[in-house]
Amino acid sequence: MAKNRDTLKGKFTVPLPDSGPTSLKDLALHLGLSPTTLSMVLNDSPQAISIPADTKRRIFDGARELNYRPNYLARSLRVQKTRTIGVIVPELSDGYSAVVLNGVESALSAADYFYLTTSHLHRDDLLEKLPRVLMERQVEGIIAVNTPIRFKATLPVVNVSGHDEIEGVTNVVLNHHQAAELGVGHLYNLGHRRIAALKGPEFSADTFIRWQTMSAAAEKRGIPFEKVLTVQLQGDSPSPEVGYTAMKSLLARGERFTAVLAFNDISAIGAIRALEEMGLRVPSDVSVLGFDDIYAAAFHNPPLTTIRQPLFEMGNIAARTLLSRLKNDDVPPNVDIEPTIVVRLSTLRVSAS
Amino acid sequence: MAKNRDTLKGKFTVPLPDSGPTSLKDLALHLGLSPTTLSMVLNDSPQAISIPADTKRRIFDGARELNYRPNYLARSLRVQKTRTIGVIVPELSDGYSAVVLNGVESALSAADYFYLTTSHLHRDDLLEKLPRVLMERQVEGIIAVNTPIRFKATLPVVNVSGHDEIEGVTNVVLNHHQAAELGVGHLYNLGHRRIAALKGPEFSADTFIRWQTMSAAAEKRGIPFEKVLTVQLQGDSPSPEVGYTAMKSLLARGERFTAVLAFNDISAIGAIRALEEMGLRVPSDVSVLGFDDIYAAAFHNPPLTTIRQPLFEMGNIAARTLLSRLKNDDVPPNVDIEPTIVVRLSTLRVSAS
DNA sequence: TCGTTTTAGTAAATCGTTTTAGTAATTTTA
DNA sequence: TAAAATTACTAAAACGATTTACTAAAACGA
Repeated sequence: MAKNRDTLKGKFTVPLPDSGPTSLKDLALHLGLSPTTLSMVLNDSPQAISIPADTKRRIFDGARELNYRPNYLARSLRVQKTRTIGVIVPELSDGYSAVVLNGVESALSAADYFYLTTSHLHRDDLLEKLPRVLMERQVEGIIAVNTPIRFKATLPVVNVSGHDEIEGVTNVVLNHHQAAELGVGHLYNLGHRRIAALKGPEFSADTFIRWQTMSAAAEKRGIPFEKVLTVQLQGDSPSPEVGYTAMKSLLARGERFTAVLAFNDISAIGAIRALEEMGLRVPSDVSVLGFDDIYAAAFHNPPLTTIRQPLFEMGNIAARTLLSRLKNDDVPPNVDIEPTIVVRLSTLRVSAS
Repeated sequence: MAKNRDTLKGKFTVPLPDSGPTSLKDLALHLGLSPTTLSMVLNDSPQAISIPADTKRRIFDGARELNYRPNYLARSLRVQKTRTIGVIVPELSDGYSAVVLNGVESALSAADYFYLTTSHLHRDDLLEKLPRVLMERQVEGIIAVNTPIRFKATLPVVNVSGHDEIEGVTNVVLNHHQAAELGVGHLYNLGHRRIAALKGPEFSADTFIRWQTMSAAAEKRGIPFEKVLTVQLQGDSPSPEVGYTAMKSLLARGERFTAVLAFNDISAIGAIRALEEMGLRVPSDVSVLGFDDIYAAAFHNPPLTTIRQPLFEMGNIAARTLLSRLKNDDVPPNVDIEPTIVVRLSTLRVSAS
């Protein structure tokens, strides 16, 4: 309340140092200038050219002295820009989102943007609510990661691994056709003909397209996936458990196969455990192919052969695309990301038995 | 600009549906009431008791009809509350921060709080700048994860894995003494006497205390760590690479040991790779003990014996502690978290050779 | 019936900035 | 030397809410 105390014997009204943060008005009062002048000078606005250099110095010095920090809320309200974007991910600790987010952050912080992270946990109510509350918070745009867009994109939206063409949404998406060619081609070239498949979970944005392209690539080579060698991942845990369980149930069918095409590295790791518990060695008895190339893939035992998705880059590009949409306000076409195959030791030429 | 268009023949001024979001003033105009009344009713403030039920209904209906969403900036500016907290982590994709963050998010979203995430990447300039910009953004509090506090805590701060007693900072911290007893005790009880140690990287907040307590636990059992069996992790990559490199250089010394005490699971995984490349089998030749119990630990080959830090809970408790500080504004004492040991297959009784 | 209370609201201040539209004093130009 | 331009600023409006302090009309109480 009493931000300024009159010192009885002094000639100046000095702001109390400890009564909350210094506002522009406080500083103006302290310097005997108007807030307008300070604002112009501190923001180096065009009008500030008429302000003499030593007044400017006084202002900068005063700002430093009183530790003046502009109030973000007030400024954002006035200029109608928040330099904040909203990010929606399925879950944070799944080893996928975090790396994408890392790429997002790197691009955003370079542009002095911040972001609010929210997780939808595959819940319908959150998928509807999160975009709304983010927009209430005046985010300038939204990056969705592996997340279905169930809202009208009234502001720029970039979807990482989104496969639907939605008005106002730019997709940053892996070239799944190429990924399937690389993956299935690799196993085929190693001589594998009976390939088991761990299909992605129902709710994952990538499941459908990946399954479709992989199936096509297999069919094209005359080795269509067999239903009895296919099992779908269940549950949304970010642990290898889901791959383990799936492979267990597949093994219970008693079918023979020489290779496993897993939905991702995490499930591949779980699958390997299940195979070994069954006495099957990877890769000598069964080859296992992962997807993503998460950090753990290279150091697993055996090191995983996998289709690499450049997750950091995908996040980074998503953020940069969003930022450029905020500048230009025209919607760029979808961005294609090229996968690569990283051949390690979990896949092997099928033995001539 | 022209938010309202006069329909020449109509008797009402109808707000254009597509000229930006509806403000309270727009809605008030539309309903023929004052913003004051709407605000009172929509926020169910005490004064609203005098407003008759059907007026209230009109207001709610109108709000729904025009899709009115209060502007977060304006409201926050006025009430001086942002329901936002700042989070500072070293890096997002290290498998540690993401899980802690998950716990943070879970607690915050339950309380209708949002958070801004920032990474300091172990850079001094960012360690100084990030708290400042977060405070400029009017966060109500800060959660630091594994991060040194280099700023004056002028608002509530909770530090996860912080070991310094700092005015205004509540630490949520693992009971490292207990962790060391569990870890060293486990290896000792298995008969290990020459134990190699992978010391944490220079910059990690946990390095010093963990090293100190582990050393003490080893000394207490008469098997102090030997310098020649100790190596420090270098570099801040979140990959097992750093553990691999460290173990390589340790092995180059040609010393004998029967167990490795790793700084964390990630480095343990890298170390195992280095050992096996050297022809040493884990656990039959060398036992390896990890720390953290990340998801990958259970599914590694061999499954890692490790000291479990409940990372999700730590983040969750940190957030809940911060929220309660925001309510009470008294600083609670530090929160101690109990570790447990998860015995899997990477450690084994030392053979009687 | 007159004064008080209650009802049903509204006007204006406020939060802390930025920006638009000035203004008074000085300097330059014609 | 008078008009125009420049210099060095400031007052007030605006952003979009909330909150305090009112007010006019109706209802109530004695």
